[in-house]
Amino acid sequence: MATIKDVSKHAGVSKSTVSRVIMGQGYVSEQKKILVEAAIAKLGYRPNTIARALRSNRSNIIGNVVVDVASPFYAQMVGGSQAACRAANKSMIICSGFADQYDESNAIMELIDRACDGLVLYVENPVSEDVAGIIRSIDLPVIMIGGDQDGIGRAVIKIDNFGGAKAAIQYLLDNGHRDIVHLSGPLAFRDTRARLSGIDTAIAEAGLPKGTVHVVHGEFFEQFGYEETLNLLTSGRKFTAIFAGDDDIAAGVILALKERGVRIPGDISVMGFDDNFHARHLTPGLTTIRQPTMAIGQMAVEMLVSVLKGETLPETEITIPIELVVRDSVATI
Amino acid sequence: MATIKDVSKHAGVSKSTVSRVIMGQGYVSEQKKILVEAAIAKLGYRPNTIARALRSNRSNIIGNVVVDVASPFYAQMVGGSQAACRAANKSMIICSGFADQYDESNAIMELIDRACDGLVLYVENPVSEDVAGIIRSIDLPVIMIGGDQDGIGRAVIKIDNFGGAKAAIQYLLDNGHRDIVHLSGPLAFRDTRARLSGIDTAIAEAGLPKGTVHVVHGEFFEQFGYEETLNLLTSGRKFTAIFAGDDDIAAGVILALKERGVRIPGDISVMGFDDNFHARHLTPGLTTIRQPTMAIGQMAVEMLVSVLKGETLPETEITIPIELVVRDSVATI
DNA sequence: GTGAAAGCGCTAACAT
DNA sequence: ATGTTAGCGCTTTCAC
Repeated sequence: MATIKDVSKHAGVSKSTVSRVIMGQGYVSEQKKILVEAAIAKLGYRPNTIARALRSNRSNIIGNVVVDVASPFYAQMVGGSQAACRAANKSMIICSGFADQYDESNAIMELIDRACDGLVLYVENPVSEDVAGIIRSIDLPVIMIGGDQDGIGRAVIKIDNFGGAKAAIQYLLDNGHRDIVHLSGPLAFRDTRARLSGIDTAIAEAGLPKGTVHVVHGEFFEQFGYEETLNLLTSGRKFTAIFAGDDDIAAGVILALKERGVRIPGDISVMGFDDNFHARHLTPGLTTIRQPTMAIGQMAVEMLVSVLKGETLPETEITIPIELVVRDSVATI
Repeated sequence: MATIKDVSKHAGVSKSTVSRVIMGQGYVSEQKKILVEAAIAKLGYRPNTIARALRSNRSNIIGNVVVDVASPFYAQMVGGSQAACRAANKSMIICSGFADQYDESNAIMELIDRACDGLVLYVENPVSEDVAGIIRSIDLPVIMIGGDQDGIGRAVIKIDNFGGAKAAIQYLLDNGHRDIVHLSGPLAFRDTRARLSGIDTAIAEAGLPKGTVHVVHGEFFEQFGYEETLNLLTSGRKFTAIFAGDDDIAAGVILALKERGVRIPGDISVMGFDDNFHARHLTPGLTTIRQPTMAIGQMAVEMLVSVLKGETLPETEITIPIELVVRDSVATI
C-alpha cells in the first residue's frame, strides 16, 4: 500500500502538503493540489486509518453493545444503528453482552480498547465499577438505551415499558377481562420491573383488586410460555387472558393453547410485547405492544454523533412512546 | 490513560522490558517481571490497540459483510461469526451490503481501510475490479460464503441450494404432487439460479416433463408471495403445491391462501426455504429446507482465523449439507 | 537480561 | 504557501 511519503515523492512536495490536501484544510496552491491529487490517483493511495487514529486520537469507530445480535429484536436495533453510522461516515463494532454482567463489561472494555470514539449501550446489568471508572476518567461519550444505572450516559433512550404494559392491561380491561395472567420475564431485568409497575398502575387506576392480574415469573423464552400455559391449564385456575412478557413467550402460549384445543381468542385471549418479527405471522395474529426498535438504534447513534461533534443534546432523556398493535388474539367478553 | 512509558518509569525499567512482559516473549528476569506487573496493575495500564496495530501491522479485527444485519437470517449468521471471534480474541466490524454491488464494494473498502486482518464476505454481486485488485495486491485473506465469483477467497463455504431445492421437489413428488408452482427469487441472485437448477434436476431424474413445475420470478419478500398467490388463484391454473423461494415468500403464500379460504395443506401444500425464524411459528408449521446459518458464520470465522495463524486449510471448498424440516404444510395426495 | 534507538504512517506546530 | 520537525504508543532490532 502506498503511503503519504510515496505520494509526496511522486508529487514532488512534502508530506505536510499532501496531508493538507487530504484534510482539505490549510493553504495549498491550486497547482500543487492538482499534482498531489494526480499522485494519489496514480498510486491508489488511501490514508492509513490506524496511523490517523493514533495521531489524532480519533478512530471514527462507534462501539455498540446489545444483548444478542443474533436475536431478531436486537438485530433490528443494530440495523438502525448501522444505517446512522453509515450516514455519519463512522464504522461500528458490535458486541453482544448476553444480559450477563461479566460479558457486558468485557464487551465494553473491548470497545474501549479499540479506541471507539463513543459507545451505544444496551445492557441489562450495572456496568462494573472499574469499567465505569475508566469511562469517566477518559470522558468517553456514551448513549444508553433502556436505562442508565451508573450515570455514565450522556443521554438515555428509554423504552416506555411502563406505559406499554399499562396500555396492554388497559386494553384487556376495556375488553372485559377481569382474570388475567401475566407471564413475566425475570425480575432481574429492568424492563420486567417497569412492566410490572405498569400493570399495577393500570389495575389501580381502574379501581380493581391487585389479584386481577396473576403474575408468574420465568424467562423471555418460548419454552417458558409453553410450559407455564400447560401448567395453568391443568391447575384449574380461572382466567380469560394471558399477557405475555414478550412475543417469544406469547408464541409458546399460543402453541400450548392450540395443543390443548383452547380457542384463541374465543376461549382465551393472548397479548405479547415487542411486536417482534414473528408476531404477525402467528395465528391468530398477535395483538401486542410495538417497540420501534430500528428507530431507537438509529436515534442512539445520531445522538452520539451529535455529541462527538461537540453539540449539546437538546434532550438528555428520551422516552420512546409505544404503540398498541391490534391484531386478532384478543376477544371482547 | 497510562502508557507503556508510565509503566516503565513506575517499574524503573525500560519500555522494551515492559513490552517483553506484555508480549510474554524475550528474556525478562523474574524480579523485573514482578515489578512490571505490579506497575501495570497499579496504573491500570492497558496496551493501546491502535499503536500496536500501527506498529505490528495487525489489527486483530475481522471484517464481515452480510446482505443485511437487520434480517433475522443474517443476524444469526453474524451471531455465529461473533461467537467464533470472541473465542479467538478478535473484534469484528460488521457491514451490510444490501445485495447491491456499489454498497458491497463500499463495505469491503471500509473494512480494508480499517486494516482488518481478514474478511468474511457474504455478497451477492461480483466484487468490483478495483476492490478485488486491492485485495489481491495486499494479499488479504478472505473467506467467501455462498460463492466466489472473483477468485479472491482463500476458501468458499457453499450452501447447498441445488441440493436443497432438489430435495424439496423430490419431497413434493414423493407426496404425489405433479402440478407444482415455484415462486422464485430474482434471477440475479446466485442462490436463485442454483435452486432452479436443483428443481430441474429433480424433475428430470423423476422422468417427469419440465412443465411439472411452473416458475414465477419475483423478490424474496412476503409481499411477492402474497400477491402472486392471489394471482395464481384467480388465474384458474391448476396446482396442488407451492414451493416458495424462501420462508418470507412462503409466509405471504400462506396468508393469501388463508384469506381465500384455501386449506393448507388440505387443498394446497406449501414449502419454504431457509427455516427462517418464523417458519415454525406459521400455521400450519412450515415444511422447509434448513440452512444452518449460525454454524456457517462460525465456521467461516474459524477458517479465517486458521489462515491468519498461517495454517493451511484442509478444504478450500465446503458445501454445507441442507436438511429437510418436515412440519405440517405438505399433504400426501 | 536489559536498554537505547529507530520507525510504523500520519498530523500539526513551528519555521521560513 | 510550503517544508521541517516532533511526536502519537508501541515493537523490535541491535548493542552492551
